[in-house]
Amino acid sequence: MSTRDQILASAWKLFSERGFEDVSVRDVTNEAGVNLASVSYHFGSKDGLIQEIVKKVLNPANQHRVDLLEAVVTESGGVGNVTLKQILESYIRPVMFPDEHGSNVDILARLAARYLIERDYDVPNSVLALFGEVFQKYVLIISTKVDHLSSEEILQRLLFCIGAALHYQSFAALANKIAGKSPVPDREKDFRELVKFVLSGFSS
Amino acid sequence: MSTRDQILASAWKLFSERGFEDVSVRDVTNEAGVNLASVSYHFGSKDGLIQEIVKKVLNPANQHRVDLLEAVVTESGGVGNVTLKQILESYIRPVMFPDEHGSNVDILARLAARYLIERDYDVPNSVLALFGEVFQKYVLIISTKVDHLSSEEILQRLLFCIGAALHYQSFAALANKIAGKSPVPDREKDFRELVKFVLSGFSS
DNA sequence: TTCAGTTTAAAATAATAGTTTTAAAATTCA
DNA sequence: TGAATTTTAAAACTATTATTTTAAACTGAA
Repeated sequence: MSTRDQILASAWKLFSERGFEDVSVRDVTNEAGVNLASVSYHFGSKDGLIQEIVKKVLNPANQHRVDLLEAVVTESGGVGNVTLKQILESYIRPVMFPDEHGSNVDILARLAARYLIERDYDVPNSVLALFGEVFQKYVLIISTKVDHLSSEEILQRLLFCIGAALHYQSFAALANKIAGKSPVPDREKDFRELVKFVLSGFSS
Repeated sequence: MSTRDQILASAWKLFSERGFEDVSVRDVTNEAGVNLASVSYHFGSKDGLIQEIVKKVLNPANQHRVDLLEAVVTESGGVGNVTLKQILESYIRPVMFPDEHGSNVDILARLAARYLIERDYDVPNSVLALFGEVFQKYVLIISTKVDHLSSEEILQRLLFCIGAALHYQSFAALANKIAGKSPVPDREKDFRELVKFVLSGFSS
């Protein structure tokens, strides 16, 4: 593997485990077994490296959505036959099962956190563009399934969905501990419950 | 105002604006007009100061919930007459209108982000305890309104609600920009929409 | 007033961070 | 092969951080 790819792989691993700010460039290069200066050389700066990781995390996630949606459209025999439930499943699933596109929940949560902390940080243009396409695609197809919601309201509810998914996955363990519950973790069940929950939110 | 209170006020302000990690102890003491060492003296460390702020943010928020819930119970003439909608409103409102208990959305979002980034950071015991009481109280009262959900499922859905609220408030501006929409911000409307959304999620 | 306890001040400490520099090594291509 | 380019290595640089130290100032009670 090239030095550049070694750095990316190690950065991905460490950023997933400990977040972007708590991992130093030295940590990354030690893990990768390469020289400290190679990060500056290949990515310009630590932030350049992070942006590269951001691309590699978010673009496959959004592509996963598009692929899943296309799949159910094809299976169902056209947009007209797809159910709202199938649409929402394709939208949410990449966030709850990021391993299906080579990612993980931790780094997704940390990316969201990064934006919460530093709201004007630079999101790579390719990421913004793909998000834009995905938003448009989903707002459009959902609007053919519900006639009582404006496109703004649909977008709003899509944000509700992802917020619920991310927050739940990050806080479920803590909340259950605090509340004295200890349910056996079951992501497929959580996914079904979340879809059921948001589905009625869109339908009503 | 005492030095200690000056520090707390300045820390609150700066942490709200820029987050916990991006504000140095020097920033806080400069803003407060006090000496650098006084943070160590009064709070032991920067982390001690942060924990003090965490208490002052989260405990009033949870107390706000309890107060609102008690108010609607009293108004309605007893627990039996309260609607699920009123219960959920009292649960969500302190997160969407934190100014009503002297807080703000920014610092709430940054606290959530802090947990996302560093999952084993120390949450003060008083905060955990109050969260526990609140969870129990809401799970209990909601279980009298819906009979098809276990207490674990109710807790799960409560997390969905807060995730939706926090995520939406933090990402709405960016998402609308990306999607090419520009709705006029209206928090009361957002609140009504969110309540409507989650209400059907609980009811179905 | 005096004195013990508390608080503040200024400076130093120690550690870590991202980045840059300079030269050596490796690679590529004519 | 040989020159040009790309990549890597080691070290230094610059800046910032939280924390500690030591002494001075303040406060309130005997």
